Amino acid sequence: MSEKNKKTKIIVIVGPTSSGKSDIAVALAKKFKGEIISADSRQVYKGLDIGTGKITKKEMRGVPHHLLDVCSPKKRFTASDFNKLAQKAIKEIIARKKIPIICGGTGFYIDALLGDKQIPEVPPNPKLRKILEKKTVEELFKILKKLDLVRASNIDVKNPRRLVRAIEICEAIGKVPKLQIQNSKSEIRNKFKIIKIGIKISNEELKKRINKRIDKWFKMGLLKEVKNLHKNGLSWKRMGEIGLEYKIVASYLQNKISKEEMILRMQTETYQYAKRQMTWFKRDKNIVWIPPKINSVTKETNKFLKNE
RNA sequence: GGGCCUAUAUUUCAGUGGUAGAAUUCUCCUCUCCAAAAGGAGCGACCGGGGUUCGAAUCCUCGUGGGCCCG
Repeated sequence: MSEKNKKTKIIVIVGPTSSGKSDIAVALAKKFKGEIISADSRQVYKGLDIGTGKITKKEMRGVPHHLLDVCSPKKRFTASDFNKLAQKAIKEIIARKKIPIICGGTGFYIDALLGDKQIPEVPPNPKLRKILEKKTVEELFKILKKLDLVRASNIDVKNPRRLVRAIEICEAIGKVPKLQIQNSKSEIRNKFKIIKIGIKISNEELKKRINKRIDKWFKMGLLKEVKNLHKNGLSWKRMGEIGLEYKIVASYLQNKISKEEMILRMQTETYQYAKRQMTWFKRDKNIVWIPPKINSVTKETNKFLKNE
């Protein structure tokens, strides 16, 4: 194969929370001259550091990281935002003749970027959502049926969020020129060769790691972080939307739950989250599952990079 | 030592003399711009002995565990 036809390569590291993805990604970046694109729906927010398990400057060991701290937690970041910024980052990294390493636990974001499914370029419509959110799933389904029979036939009938979104898309397509609805996803897939490595870890081991990590977070000052965020104007309500650690710590700081309950809930809910992540990843048959050992992952990556 | 209350799912609690119900945990699953989100499915229990009864998890009694009051 000629030099010209060689596809650019991208490495993807996925796995549940606390599986040790970040360290492995840094090690790979060091060894193979890469830069890391984080695929984490909450690490994109500035100031959410300890509770999202965000990598520290020191842990980065000089490897550039992208898609961290790109949005204020007061605003809402979407999968589409991720898609755009990540595509841009990939291009820049390649221009620097380095390998993009996508690493993160938000499978939905990774699929939005590299997966088969196209995410329509229709921005959220808060006004419409507000109206629709008051309706029952039956009512929503009726509306969707009138607008788009095809989508109505394959949608999850009992999921209000999906229904609202589907209606939102129908409403918008009426107004937006068709051209804007297409995106350049397929282009990415044709252009690049991708390896997806999943960090494989037993449930018992995962539980242990999660609990250990939560302990560490409190020692690092998670309570202080949340207090500061609130002092700087991040509402308890928004904290609840952002997710577990922040939701739970916020409850504690408002004296709604005890300290013991806070820790217990954090452990349980983080573990549940990890399970949900795995449910998502399991569907992707292209993922190669490897234990969390740097040597094993390096070996597999090396094989991938040498091919072709 | 005397008296009272209580015992149902991992947990917290409903409940009825006639096939035991919820929330939660756990397991599995779905996913087209909130994704640590939103949703679906499944597993799972009447403390033990005796009695009353056609039939007891339910009523009575003893035991055991738990809680409380008086001394």
